[in-house]
Amino acid sequence: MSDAVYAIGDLARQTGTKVETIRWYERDGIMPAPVRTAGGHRVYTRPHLDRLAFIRHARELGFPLEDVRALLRLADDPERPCDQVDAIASQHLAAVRSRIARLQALEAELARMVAVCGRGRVAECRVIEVLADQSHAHCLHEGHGETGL
Amino acid sequence: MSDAVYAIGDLARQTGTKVETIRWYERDGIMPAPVRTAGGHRVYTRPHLDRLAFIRHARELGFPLEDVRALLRLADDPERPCDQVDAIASQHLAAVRSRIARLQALEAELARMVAVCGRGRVAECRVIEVLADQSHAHCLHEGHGETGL
DNA sequence: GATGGGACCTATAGTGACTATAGGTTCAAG
DNA sequence: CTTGAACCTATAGTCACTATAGGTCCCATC
Repeated sequence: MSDAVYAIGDLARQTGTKVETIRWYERDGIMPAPVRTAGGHRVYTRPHLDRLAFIRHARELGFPLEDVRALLRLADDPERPCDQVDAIASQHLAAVRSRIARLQALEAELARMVAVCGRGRVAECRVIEVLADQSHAHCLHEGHGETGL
Repeated sequence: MSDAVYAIGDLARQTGTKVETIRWYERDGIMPAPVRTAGGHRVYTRPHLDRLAFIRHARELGFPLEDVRALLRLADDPERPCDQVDAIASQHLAAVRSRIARLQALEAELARMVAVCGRGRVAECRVIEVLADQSHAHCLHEGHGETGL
């Protein structure tokens, strides 16, 4: 049971990842290239499954792949103090909190827009009006991109 | 004053957009191609400024460009009932709310991770443990991508 | 009228993290 | 031994830009 092997589809099912994504991770270098069958099919083992689960979970938590790579390097070196791991996670926590705050401001504005829309004709639609409003121009942005979550 | 003209840089400053982004909007088709000077410089007028402001504001609210295109089409036809405008905005509001909920779940997990990290070695670091934990795998995702904000 | 330099031009490639497609090969169940 | 699902590679597309290279234009000052 410790020598179980998996096809790429098994890994995909077990981790909720698309097969293409797993192959992409391999090209990217974040997943190691597994051995192949004579016919060229990838054959994975338990450590591959664990690593992929780690990656996917970190991605779900919003870590960019670069951070995931850093975490994996740290995890591969168990004697290192975890200050650095903690730093990455803390930094990310701060980013998540600021993102929540911005999304809530945005939610308020959207909700107000929708509430005020009189469901009449486009001519009087407040949603269009609010969006066209010059005075609102670039007052909401702060984080440089809307990448990450 | 109603016949004011703007260089691309003026438009950029007034709307908080990068010059490259404005040119990209033109290639994309969401901004109309303006007239040019003899030397090939773009010359914008007030309607361009208004349209760009509309686009930027909608983008800041997280509407994908496709939605912005739809909203612009609807805005151009003031006699039409605004149900569709309302539908787009409401749908977006719902997406934002679900995203906030997921981010809050994520915040809780990250906060717990950081709190538990005992500042020892990576071997005992719960951050790595939590991220490697199989049982958490793909229990958190719902929205297909983490694009948009 | 010359000059300097900032603003502008095009074209192309790169970003992140995948996703999709086309066209072929392999494997395992029946 | 056949069938067809799962696998393979390579390439292009997604979204919404951003960046770079290598040039051209405009206009304020001398």
